[in-house]
Amino acid sequence: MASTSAAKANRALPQRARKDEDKEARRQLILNEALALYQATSYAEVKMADVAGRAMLAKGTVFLYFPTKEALFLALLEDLLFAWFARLDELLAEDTSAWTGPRLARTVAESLEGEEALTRLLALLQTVLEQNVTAEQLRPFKERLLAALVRAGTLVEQRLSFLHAGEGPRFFIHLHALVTGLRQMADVAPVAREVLEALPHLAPLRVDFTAELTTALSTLLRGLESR
Amino acid sequence: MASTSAAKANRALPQRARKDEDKEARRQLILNEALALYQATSYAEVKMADVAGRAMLAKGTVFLYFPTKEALFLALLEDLLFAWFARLDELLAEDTSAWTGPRLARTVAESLEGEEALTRLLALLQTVLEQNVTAEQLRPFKERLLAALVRAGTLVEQRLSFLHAGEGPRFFIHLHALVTGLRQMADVAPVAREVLEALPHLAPLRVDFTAELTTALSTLLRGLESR
DNA sequence: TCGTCAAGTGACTGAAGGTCATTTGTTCGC
DNA sequence: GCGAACAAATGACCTTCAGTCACTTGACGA
Repeated sequence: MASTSAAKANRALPQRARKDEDKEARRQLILNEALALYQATSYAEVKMADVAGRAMLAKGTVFLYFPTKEALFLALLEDLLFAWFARLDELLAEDTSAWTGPRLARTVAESLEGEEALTRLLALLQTVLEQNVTAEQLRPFKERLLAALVRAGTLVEQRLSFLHAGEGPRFFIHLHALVTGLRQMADVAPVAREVLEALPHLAPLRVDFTAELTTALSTLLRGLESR
Repeated sequence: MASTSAAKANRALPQRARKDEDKEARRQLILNEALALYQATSYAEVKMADVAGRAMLAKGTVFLYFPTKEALFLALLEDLLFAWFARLDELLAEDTSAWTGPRLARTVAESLEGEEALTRLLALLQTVLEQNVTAEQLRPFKERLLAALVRAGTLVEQRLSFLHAGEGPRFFIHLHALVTGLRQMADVAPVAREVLEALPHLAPLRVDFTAELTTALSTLLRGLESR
């Protein structure tokens, strides 16, 4: 069972997390269990009671660490998103020569290849997660997002000489839009997948996330270059 | 009160809708009330009991017309989406000369200007609506979507000579992705709006839907033209 | 060793989607 | 017109699930 290692991790902790580091460990454990359940199903199918069960905690305990289900998933998104930004930073930093549009497009699209959970959560951000969260919980997320956007945007502007000032961050705005939209089309619900598979003529409605993102980004960047 | 006219419309119907046309009228009435509530709030805040109340019906009656809340909103999306496709068809048909990329971008973006409900629902399609709907309910929607996509795509290919075969429909796939993503960023939840307004330095995270969609589409089309 | 305190618990609550036995308006044959 | 028959409408009831809170108990310091 997938929870075994996590359960072990939990049992390695004292039954009561009194030190800050133990609290942080328990918090991460809850996030890990939520992620495992989310990867196997969908947001609606993840029950807070199941998250608690897998973490070998009572339901009420989970609510000590996260005030709402939405706050829990916002925290999860935060972890995944900024880990991705950090990895992208590395990819952009390791080769400081001038890049081409297609190369950037491929790099970005491929960096998101195994990040289904991240991109699915991104699609939930404004429609679901921001619905039941306080401004206090949201502010730090938005602050970090802006900082990451500006940082990565600046790096991109340095790599692609044809980009004007401010177009780096905007590139990420459009990327966010495309990722959100394409993930929704590519990662269809089981019912939708069933429909598409049963009717071969609907094949054009099926979308390969990485391929489509790569071409869309390439085209977008070519449009910026030819000005 | 907004429900007055709809309530009148309902009372003009017989108490029991036995003829198909009466059933259809009652169905539309329910959709109208759901739309009114959705425009004023959010998906999660629209309660089936409120929809029923505004339509002057018992809750159980609404479930005679739509098996689930998701099915109701899928039907609403269907109405709005294909009405939009029809209007776009007209816009594309009324001038058969060659168009430019920027003109198409503007036309499309402006045609979506007042369609907040449509674009918001589009963002919910795969993450929420397809979650609690049967394949039988989804199939006709997908069929119509494909047909509309091919039709509009073909028209677009005729207007823009630089488009290759098959790129018309793909343009609409990317449009769908951009609309979904940008709407989410532009039409933020009240909490998110509060955060962004309280912190002026977060201004870059605010997105003007129509403006951003226009530039993104223009850039995308310019990328296709300069090949 | 024991008192204190906060972490942890799980029965309980409220809210909302969805069901169904019953009621009642409508229609149609006479 | 009348009433039997049918199906549309009803709303009390059921279920599920996020979220709460009075109570329990493990950890740690004195």
